Amino acid sequence: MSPVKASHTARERARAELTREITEEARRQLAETGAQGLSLRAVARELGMVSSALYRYFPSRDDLLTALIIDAYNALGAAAEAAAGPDAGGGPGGLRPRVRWLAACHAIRDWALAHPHEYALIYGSPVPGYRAPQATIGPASRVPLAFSRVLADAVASGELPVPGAAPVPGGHASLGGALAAQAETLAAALAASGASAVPPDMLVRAVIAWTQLYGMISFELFGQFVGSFEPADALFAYAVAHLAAFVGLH
Amino acid sequence: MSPVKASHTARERARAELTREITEEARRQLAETGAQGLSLRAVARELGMVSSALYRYFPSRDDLLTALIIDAYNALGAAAEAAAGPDAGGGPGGLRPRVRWLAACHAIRDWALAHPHEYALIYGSPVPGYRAPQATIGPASRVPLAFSRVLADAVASGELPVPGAAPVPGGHASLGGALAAQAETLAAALAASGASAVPPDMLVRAVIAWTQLYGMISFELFGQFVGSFEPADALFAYAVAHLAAFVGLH
DNA sequence: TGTACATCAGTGAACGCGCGTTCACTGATGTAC
DNA sequence: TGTACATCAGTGAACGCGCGTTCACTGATGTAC
Repeated sequence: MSPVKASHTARERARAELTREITEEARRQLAETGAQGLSLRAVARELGMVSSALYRYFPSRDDLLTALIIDAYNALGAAAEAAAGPDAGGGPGGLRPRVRWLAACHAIRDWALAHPHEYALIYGSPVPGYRAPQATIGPASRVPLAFSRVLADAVASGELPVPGAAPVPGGHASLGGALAAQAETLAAALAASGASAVPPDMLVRAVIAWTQLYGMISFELFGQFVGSFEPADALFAYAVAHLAAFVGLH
Repeated sequence: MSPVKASHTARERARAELTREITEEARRQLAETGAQGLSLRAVARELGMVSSALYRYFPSRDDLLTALIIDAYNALGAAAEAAAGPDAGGGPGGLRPRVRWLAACHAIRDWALAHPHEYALIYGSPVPGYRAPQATIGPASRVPLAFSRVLADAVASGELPVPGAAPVPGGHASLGGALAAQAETLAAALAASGASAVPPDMLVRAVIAWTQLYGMISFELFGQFVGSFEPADALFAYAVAHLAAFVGLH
């Protein structure tokens, strides 16, 4: 009834502020120790409060973890979107899709290298006993959506030859039945959610490219390149140029 | 001085047997709870002994983890080698390199799906505070070596056109300076360790293919395909066929 | 503007848990003469 | 073949740790009249 001005009382501002400080401190500890090193008691200690006080802000440790996961997805998503912009795309003066694609790939790697533990939190081995809630789905799809927007723009502007662009050498030119069905379901879901159209076989290639990107970054972060391709800048650039060609961007 | 027959006293047999039982039980728990759920006390409990007794067999929890890691690398390596055989390769009657390559990729995925936690142990996000000792390096290189053997055989038998096989579209035909240097160092190291010769640019492609393989498997295992490409069999087969072409195997 | 009541933030103590690791010990297995 | 000694496996108790979470409480902030 009475018009309550949201977040304007001292209490509400203090609450918002402390919530922010808690997640910030938690993120700091995450960056140092990794997900399983994250402890409510340690966060509280660092903030100069008693551990039970945190329960006024997060009902459990898992909820704090969820907040961190969502923040990480959003941060990475924002980085990818900024690099893959302009959102208007293909219009005159806009960046070419291939350039946007490459920029997004590099932005993702850069973010991952700068925030290795946050990257591991969202893309590494699942934390046992933790189940990601629905709320993570939206933020998690920002990166894939950014990529699909680039492709859709390329299709719309005619830069991308539509179907079966680069036939698979070795006589595997078309998708198998099961794969085609999955790809069409995904394409339909994308279209239904308002994204511009990307042909199914291009979508399959994009997904494969996305796993490749993820594989390279994870290999680098998780130390599998130690002693050979480290730093991996050159290898990454080379691979990513290939990927762009693979999805049809020239 | 006196000729001691190794492992023939009752004590020695009992010791070997119990060591085996400990790692087996540890592996069982790893499969259920993941690496950080692995507890010396729980292993001892399950084996009906007191926790301190384990210290007769493994000086610390980390050493038990190391044993599991080495076992996992060896199991995966053996699976890859069996699929990538025959070791003699390219001779008349031998399997074509492309077939061996594909078989190795599928064998690795199959093993990973059958042993997800062991896969995560060796390729997932690093366990914080654990540093892999030197002893893991040998077992860890079995898979890459199996792949490089297939390629070397293909080169030797003339099936693989030697340099710059498939130029990168978009005008990135040759490796950059830094990348070329890294690749040559690796190729030299391989040659020095007795492996047959694989040209550097082919090696780069093989490494990229290996990261792609790893990315796809990890995405599948870590649940990133949930709701879209699951099961991922068709996607995997499609991607792997591409990879074979990418490294030059037709 | 002032007072009475409701809401909420933060405290401090406690519960119950499981962990890795150490240590002095007992009793069995192995070895040398 | 038998005896004396050394080696080793397994026990049981204990140390010290840190964790997530609950709960009754005090005191401050906000709201309604």
